Amino acid sequence: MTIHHQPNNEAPNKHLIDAVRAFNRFYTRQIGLLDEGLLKSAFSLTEARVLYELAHRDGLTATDLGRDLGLDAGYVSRLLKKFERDDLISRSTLVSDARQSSIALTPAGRNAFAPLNKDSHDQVAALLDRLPASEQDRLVKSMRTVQALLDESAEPKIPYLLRSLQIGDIGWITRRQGMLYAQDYGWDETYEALVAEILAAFVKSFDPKWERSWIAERDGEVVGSVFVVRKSPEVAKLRLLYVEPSARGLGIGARLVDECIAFARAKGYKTLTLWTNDILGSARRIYQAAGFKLIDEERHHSFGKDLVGQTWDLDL
Amino acid sequence: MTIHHQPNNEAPNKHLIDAVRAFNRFYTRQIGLLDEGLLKSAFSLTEARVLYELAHRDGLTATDLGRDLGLDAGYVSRLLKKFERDDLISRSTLVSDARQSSIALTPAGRNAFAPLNKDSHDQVAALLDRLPASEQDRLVKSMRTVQALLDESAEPKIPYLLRSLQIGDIGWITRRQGMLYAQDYGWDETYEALVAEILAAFVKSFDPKWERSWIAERDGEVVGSVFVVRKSPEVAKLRLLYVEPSARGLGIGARLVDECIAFARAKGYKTLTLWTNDILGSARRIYQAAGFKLIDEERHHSFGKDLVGQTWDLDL
DNA sequence: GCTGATAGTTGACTAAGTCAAGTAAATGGT
DNA sequence: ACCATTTACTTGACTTAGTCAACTATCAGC
Repeated sequence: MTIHHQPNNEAPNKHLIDAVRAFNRFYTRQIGLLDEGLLKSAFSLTEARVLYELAHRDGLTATDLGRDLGLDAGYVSRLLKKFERDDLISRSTLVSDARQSSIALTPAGRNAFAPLNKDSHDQVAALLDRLPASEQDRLVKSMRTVQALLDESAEPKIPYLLRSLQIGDIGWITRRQGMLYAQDYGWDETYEALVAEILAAFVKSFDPKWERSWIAERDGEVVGSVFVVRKSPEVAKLRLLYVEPSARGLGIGARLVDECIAFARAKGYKTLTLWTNDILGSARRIYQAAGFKLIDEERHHSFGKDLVGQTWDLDL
Repeated sequence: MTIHHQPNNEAPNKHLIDAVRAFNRFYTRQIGLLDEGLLKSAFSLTEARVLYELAHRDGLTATDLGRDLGLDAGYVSRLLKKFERDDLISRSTLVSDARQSSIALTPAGRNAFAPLNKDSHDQVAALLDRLPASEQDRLVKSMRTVQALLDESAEPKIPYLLRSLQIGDIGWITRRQGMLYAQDYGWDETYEALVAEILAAFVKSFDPKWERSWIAERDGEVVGSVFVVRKSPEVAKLRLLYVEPSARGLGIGARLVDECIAFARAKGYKTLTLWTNDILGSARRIYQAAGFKLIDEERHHSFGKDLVGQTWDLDL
């Protein structure tokens, strides 16, 4: 998620900051509640956290534990000494570095950890069980979002992947296009309706032999899309190119257009055409870079605004 | 959010439980990182939390603090004693109960708290600043969702509110209806396309004098909708009634239908008609309860399934 | 006016964590 | 090859944050 990003010069909205602080306070308490249940065990909370890490990751060193759990090195050293004395862990000096050793739970260590793990599991299960299934999903989805956004060390994921249309997509694309152009250019609700109409027609008359859709998905969310429809045996039309603002700068727009061009060529079309409006600058740049030529312009009044429509063509 | 809900008999999905536990571990660390910054101050973390509560809520008692922050009563007592000695708080015995006293920060207490508060604020600001604005929004939105879902003591909110169509709604409704009927009845993508088409037509030919939409919104999310269109001067048609599964049992469906009936009556229509399919049982029960009569049934093949369509009429 | 519960206090205690100084091994520059 | 620095871990000395149980004062219900 951590795409290269210039820190904003203006400080984030106070409103947002307060919401995050409120969440932090709330979740501090939430974690406290969940941890209470584990306190009756023979292990302290921190010990339990250490055991958890050891149970779930191999080849950890003392430093790793201290860093990942935010613990004092001396304290970790003592904890591990105690665990070793109790035969819960075994340490083997690394060949690569004789100062460090790789720590592993012994079978006894796993046995000691099992009930702790079960308690924690059951407690979370009870928490979830209070919610109906659909809300459980919402909860987990939101947690994943929070985690992905805050986790700096998130492995640089596949920036996006392309797939074809699924159920739910045309509604989503309709919504996002409607909202974006309303926000950025003040277009009214008739634009959203137009998108809905175009997409409905696309699905209803879809001919897989000559037509195709590409949906760009990132992190499970739709972040862009484009459609190619058959206008005539010789002319294909590119429609409804869009990329989410949050996903711009990844080259998704250009990639989508490239896919359309390659598809149109492969199918033997002679021309790929498209219609857009002159105010949509970033789209125009993509079309120009791909070799489209401006064929025609006409003024029109649509979506509550005076606009200049443009037709662009690409000879294939 | 905590609507009356029968706990599920089946244990929640292990997958979900693990995701929540992962989030808890992640956020434990996250809070630890944020708190580190505050550790250099003259106050301990818990002291800072107590001061925060005192700064933001009036008339707290020692018991309130202990309960809300999860602290031992004896410990709270000692903390407050120290704060009082340092003239950071003042206590006044409640007239209603001489055992309790209401605690308030003194001006000196506020002064002492201010830098703490600023540090915490700045730290969160720095955290947010790493993200582009759109992702900040996503983060905060997700946090709010998590909090709303987990907070048992959430003040029982207005269960839902009705409003008319906004930009973004028709896409959302299209998506949700498409996904729901695909999931529950296996309908294919042509149903979603049909919804898109109907809604596009609704917006394009919308006549506020004779037609109307109602969107049920809960917690900022669309959870239901219905539309009334003019079929003829004497006949109004109810279309696309739907309620989110997560919002069922609140009477939203019946309420939406009632609104349609009242509107149709007020506008002088003679009949309110609707078309549905026999498998949609919960919708049918609402229509029957509202006085609709089954007029006609016909078999049809749509959305990839063999279905029985029904026309229901209500004399106004 | 008695019984049992609740709000808060206090003394005695300790688990949990910090800090600084030290050792042994690795790393980097010359 | 050698020395200066850094890193991984250890240890002793210490403090803080929090717990537990016993106690007083007040309240609420019968």
